[in-house]
Formats: sequence, structure tokens, C-alpha cells
Amino acid sequence: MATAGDWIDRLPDVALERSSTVERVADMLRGHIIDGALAPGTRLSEERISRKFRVSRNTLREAFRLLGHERLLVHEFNRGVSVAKPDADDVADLFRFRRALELAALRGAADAPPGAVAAVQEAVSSGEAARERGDWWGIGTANMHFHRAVGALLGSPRADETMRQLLAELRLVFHVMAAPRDFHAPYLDRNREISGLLAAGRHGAAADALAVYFDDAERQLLDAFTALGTG
Amino acid sequence: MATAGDWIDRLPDVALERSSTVERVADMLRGHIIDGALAPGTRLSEERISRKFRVSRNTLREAFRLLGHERLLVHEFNRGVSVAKPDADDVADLFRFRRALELAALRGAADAPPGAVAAVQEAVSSGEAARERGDWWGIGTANMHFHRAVGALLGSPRADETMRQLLAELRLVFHVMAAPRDFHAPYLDRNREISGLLAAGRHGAAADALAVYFDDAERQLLDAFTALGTG
DNA sequence: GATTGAAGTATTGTTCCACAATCCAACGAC
DNA sequence: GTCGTTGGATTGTGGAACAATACTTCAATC
Repeated sequence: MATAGDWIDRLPDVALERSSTVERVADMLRGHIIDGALAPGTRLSEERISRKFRVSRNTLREAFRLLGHERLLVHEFNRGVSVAKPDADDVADLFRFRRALELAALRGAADAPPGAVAAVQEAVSSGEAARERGDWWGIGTANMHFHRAVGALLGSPRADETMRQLLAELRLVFHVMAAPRDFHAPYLDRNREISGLLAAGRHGAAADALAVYFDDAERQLLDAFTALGTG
Repeated sequence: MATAGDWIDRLPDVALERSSTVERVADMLRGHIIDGALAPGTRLSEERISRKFRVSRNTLREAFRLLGHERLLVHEFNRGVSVAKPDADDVADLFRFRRALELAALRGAADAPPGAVAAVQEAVSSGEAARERGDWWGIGTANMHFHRAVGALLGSPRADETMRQLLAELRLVFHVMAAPRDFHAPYLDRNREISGLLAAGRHGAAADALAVYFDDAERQLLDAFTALGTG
């Protein structure tokens, strides 16, 4: 009879994660920010929020630090925190960063971890399904998943985390815009095209297509910003 | 006579930054970690450190959150924080991420912000100066500056911050190794070569040279790790 | 009328303390 | 040697307190 070690050794040694209050608070706030329930620029009072969530100011402040590091909150000394309010420079920065990461991911997709390409295709399909349902918010979410899946082609957990942050910030950008509802829909077909090129092993062509995508999307966002600035 | 507004408008509107206790504590800890004064794996007691630094546990914990988000500290629930101890997987991850960023930066160097190429060359020179002096630690620092300067070719503050974090983690990797003293020196000549190609506008060639650099450096680090594992 | 000064108020930054929850090491029972 | 149990140490969280700073208001001045 084999020893118990054989069986135990096959188990994935992941530490089962319990959640601290700080992380739950951070998750909740992050969700509200990404959903748009907290408008960019909103000041967050330690007093009131800690009372609302029934947590101590200490705990809340630790959560604020986390979200500040993710750039979803901005922390001004002696003035507290407020929801980040990205401007045109931020949009340009985000796209520069995304270009570097996602294009590199597509170009090097030959070394992608197993299942990563399939994940990209699933994200595309889920976006199309959302379009069928007329679920505009779902389209946006699926689009985010698409780009996260593209970034995941790099096979780097750290890059994944960075992508997650960048896309969360991008959601903030959409909330600054006037009409984010039907922003993503036109890009669904492009996602399908890129996904197809990727699956066909035409990595360079996929990257080129995504580059054009980025140019158009960035211009569209920047136009929306200048429209806001002058309006 | 012109109004005072003319003169004021010309001033750069940077908010003069005051430092909070949390940030000073975080800076200090970060410095100790990067310098190697705090060995990877070291447990950090809230009690003792807060007494040592004469700050409250709350303030210290906020600093811990920051450094945890930078992956310099690992936070285990109910077990406190300890200095991160990168393993071979982390090294592979760091290099995957760096490859994506730095190679993209070199390939797209045509769009680099003004002065960015010069900064790369300065970093190389400062490394060579450190070699003249026999300043081994200085060589390592200059090498970090070189790679940060390469990343800065992207012209993205967010990417800069990410590069800073990745390189800080990499310093941790060196501390896990046995003899980090003369690790960097052999790469000085490569930096010079890459810098030269970059300045000559041969961006693709520069990126190719850096790719080989990465392959060699990663292999060397991974070998050092497996040597540790078996020894 | 606009700007400056000087209150007073509200909020944040930081410290300190208390206590429950959890971990960890030691010890002993089987 | 494995399994409870016990007790001490550390972390997680809450809460109060106070100093430091920002914001508001209003009067005084030019």
C-alpha cells in the first residue's frame, strides 16, 4: 500500500485564504468605484464610511492605502482620500502601458501558457452573448476580460495583476465620459478578428490589429475628454 | 505693467509634497530591505518595530500594507508580515514581465520622450565609473538605473512605477543568491553596447541584444537558485 | 468690491489602549 | 510517534483621545 504522502503530495499546496476585514472593505469599495456608484472625484470621509461599514477608522485607513496604491483612490495629505478622476494625460499613459503589455503578449503568444488562447476566445464569445442579450454593462465587462486574457498570454502573474489594475482604472475613465453605454459594442467584432488571428497562429497580424484598435479607442476617449473640457 | 497672473501662470503647478509618517516609515523599511539589511524571510514584529521607530502600531501597519502591495513584504493573515523571499518561479515571472516592458520600450524608442535616451547613456557611464572605483554596490545600483532608464523610454509614469517595483524585487533576488558581489559587472559592456545601438537609432538591434542579455541573466539566476536548492 | 486676517469648526494624522482571535511551542496522554 | 491540551505571544480590530491641518465664516482694511 502506498503511503499517504503520495496522495497529499498531489494536492495543490495553496494556502486557503481567509479574508481580513481590511480586504473585504477594500473589495467592497473597489466594487463601488468600478461600478460607478462612487463618482470620480468623490471625497470619502473616514468618519462616515467607517460608521457606515461598522469598521474602525484604522481598518478603513488600511483599505484606503491599498486602493490608493492601485490608483483608484488619491490620497492627499491632511485632506483625506477621494475617488481618482483620470484626465487626458492618464488616458494617454494607460494606453502607452497597455500597448507595451498587450502587444508584447500577442507577439509572443507562441510561448503562452496552455489554455490562455482559449480564454481569449471565451471572453470574445461572452461579449457577443452579452450583445445578444442587449446587456451593455456585460459587454463592457466582457471587453475587460478580453484584454485581461490577452495580457495573460504573457504567463506572468505580476503582469496579470498590473493588467487588472490598469483595466480597473480604465473603467474609471469611462465613468468620466458622458455616454459609456455603447462605447464597447463596436469593438466586439475587432475582438473576434484578433482572437481569430491569434488562434490561427498569426500572432504578428493579431498584434497589428490590436494596435489599430488601440489607436482608435484612445482617440475616441481623448476626443470625449476634450469635448468635456470645452463643454 | 503685466498682471501678476502672467507670472503665476508660468509656474509649474506641482503640489509641494509633505511627507506623512507612514511614508517615511515605508521608505525606511524599503531601504533596509533593498540594501539587504533585512534578509528575505525575516519576520517583522509589529510590537518591536513600532517601538523601535517610535510610531504607533497603526501607522506601522499602514506602511506594511504599502510594502505588501509592492511585493517587498508578504502578509499572512494572523501571522504578520515578513520580508519577501523570491523563488525560482518569481525570477521567471520577473523576467517575463521585464522582457515585455523593456523590449517594447527599446523597439518603440522612436517615440521616447526627450532626454530619455540620454538618461540611458548616463546610467551606463555611471556604472562604468563605479567599476573604475571598484564600487560593487554602485555597479548594481547603476545597473538598476540603466534598466529603469530603458523602461522610461515608454514615457509612461505608470510603467516607470512598475519598473521601479520589479527592480526592487530583483534586488531581493540577488540577496537570496550566494555571491551577488560580482554579478552585475559582466553586464556593463552589454549595457554600453545596447546604449550605443539605441543612440544610433538601431532600436530593433538594441532590443535583440537586450533579449540575449535577459536570457543569459535569467539562466544565471536560475542556476544559482537550483544550486541553492540542491546544496 | 476684493483682499486680508482672524476667529471657529470639521477632518485627518497619530498615538495609545483594550480585547478577541489566532498561532505556536511545550507538555503530557495514549 | 501521533494526538489533545494548555498557556503565552502576536496579530486583527475596535475605540477613544489629542494635535495638526484644512475649510468656512465673518469682520476689518484698503
